[in-house]
Amino acid sequence: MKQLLSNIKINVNDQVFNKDPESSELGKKIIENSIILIDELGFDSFTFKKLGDHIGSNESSIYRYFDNKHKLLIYLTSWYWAWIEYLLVFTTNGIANPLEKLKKGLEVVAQENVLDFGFSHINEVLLHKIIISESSKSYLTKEVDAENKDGYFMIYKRLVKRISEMILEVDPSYEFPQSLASTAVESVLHQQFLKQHFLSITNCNDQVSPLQFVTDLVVNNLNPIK
Amino acid sequence: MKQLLSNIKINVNDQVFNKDPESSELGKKIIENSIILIDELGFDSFTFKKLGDHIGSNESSIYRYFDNKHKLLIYLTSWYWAWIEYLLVFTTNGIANPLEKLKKGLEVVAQENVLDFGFSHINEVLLHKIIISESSKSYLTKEVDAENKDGYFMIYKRLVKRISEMILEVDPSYEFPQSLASTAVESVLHQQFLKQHFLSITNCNDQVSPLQFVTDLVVNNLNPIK
DNA sequence: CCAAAGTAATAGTATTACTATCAATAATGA
DNA sequence: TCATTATTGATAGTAATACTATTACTTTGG
Repeated sequence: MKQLLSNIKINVNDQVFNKDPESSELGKKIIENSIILIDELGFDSFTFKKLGDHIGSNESSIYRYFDNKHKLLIYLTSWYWAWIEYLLVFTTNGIANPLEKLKKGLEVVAQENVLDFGFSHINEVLLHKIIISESSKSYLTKEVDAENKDGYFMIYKRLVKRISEMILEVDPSYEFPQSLASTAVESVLHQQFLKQHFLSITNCNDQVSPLQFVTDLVVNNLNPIK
Repeated sequence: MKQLLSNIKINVNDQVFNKDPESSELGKKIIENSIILIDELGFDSFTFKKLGDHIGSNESSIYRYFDNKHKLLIYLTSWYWAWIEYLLVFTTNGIANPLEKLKKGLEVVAQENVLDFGFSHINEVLLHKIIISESSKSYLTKEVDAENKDGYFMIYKRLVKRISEMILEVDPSYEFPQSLASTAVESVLHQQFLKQHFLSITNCNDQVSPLQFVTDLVVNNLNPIK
């Protein structure tokens, strides 16, 4: 698996960058270290100036790759969801039983202890942490409709649709497959956040995982055929 | 109801402000117009300078009420949840049947078309819009644990707990009442956002409301006693 | 080995997010 | 009613942010 994945290049909508960060050493350093710095400082305190200092490069060089930190965040979230989508398709491929397939799919989406698959420069563990606490900022903006039109959120939406299709395969009569899928994906992240910060409003802890809760939630809503 | 509510003062943790905005005309103008401006510009582009210009007051005067716009957002979200909590308790009070009570509770939390109850200076309709697209920014920060310790999110957590208690009353054997409650509250807002911006990953639209979906989601997970 | 592309260095601007000081005015209470 | 105090406004100033522009240096590919 690790072998396989390290040969894959994950493609992100090229409208989010000015210059493909995968195309140069500096670009890769920008991605690698932005993940480290955003995790460390939080997205709000993260700046291109600080990133430049951190990697010993000039601020202006970073602007040649990304117009602003918001687009960099879109890039990182897209990359994450593309990666999860890849794992989802790969992992569930060939599972005949729809319910098994859906459960396996949720498992991929809900993974808490992400493994670093050794993509040269991306630390998936830190990226996963960023997704939990920063990813919703990528769409909670005044520009969301314009950016959505430009396809910035395509990968995320495609992933949710895949889950909703799995739901429908289990129960074609279920009325809200898309809403259930989007809720499941959202909830998995939210419960991980609550587990870390607001323990009193979640049942997730060291014994109970967000995956258990969400699997139960989704499956109990469906009436499998037969 | 309107009569009743206009006599109530909603209390927000006084650590979030330096000077109670309810205690002066300027304070009320700050709250009233911050809601209008945040709705108009989005929280990210909103500044105290712009608010000052908008209300014909000096920037420095606003700083005397709130240290920064983040604390103002905490104030606004706390106010909103306190108001919803009040409506929740008021509306569900006296309903004997646990399932009816829970459904009614979800109805309050999931209300899409908020009514302006005529609190003199707060536009609940705009505030509700702000909650949908900005409220999660109040806790998705690096300071969340410190602020949580100081009680900044108490009202929100208390509301979620009330819902989780209603869930338990319907089905005492249900394993994840808090997680289900936090998911329901979160999902209701998220589905409203999706309905507005990412239609392809929700089933909510003019015919199907987030309330319908979430009620179905919650109720199907519970096995009522008897 | 030359041209083109990529990168670094420097400088500069407008805005943001404040803090500090002082003056003007309004409210209060002795 | 006069003095005190609280409240607000005006002005100024600082450090940081979020960029843009220009120029020069350094690779690398043909």
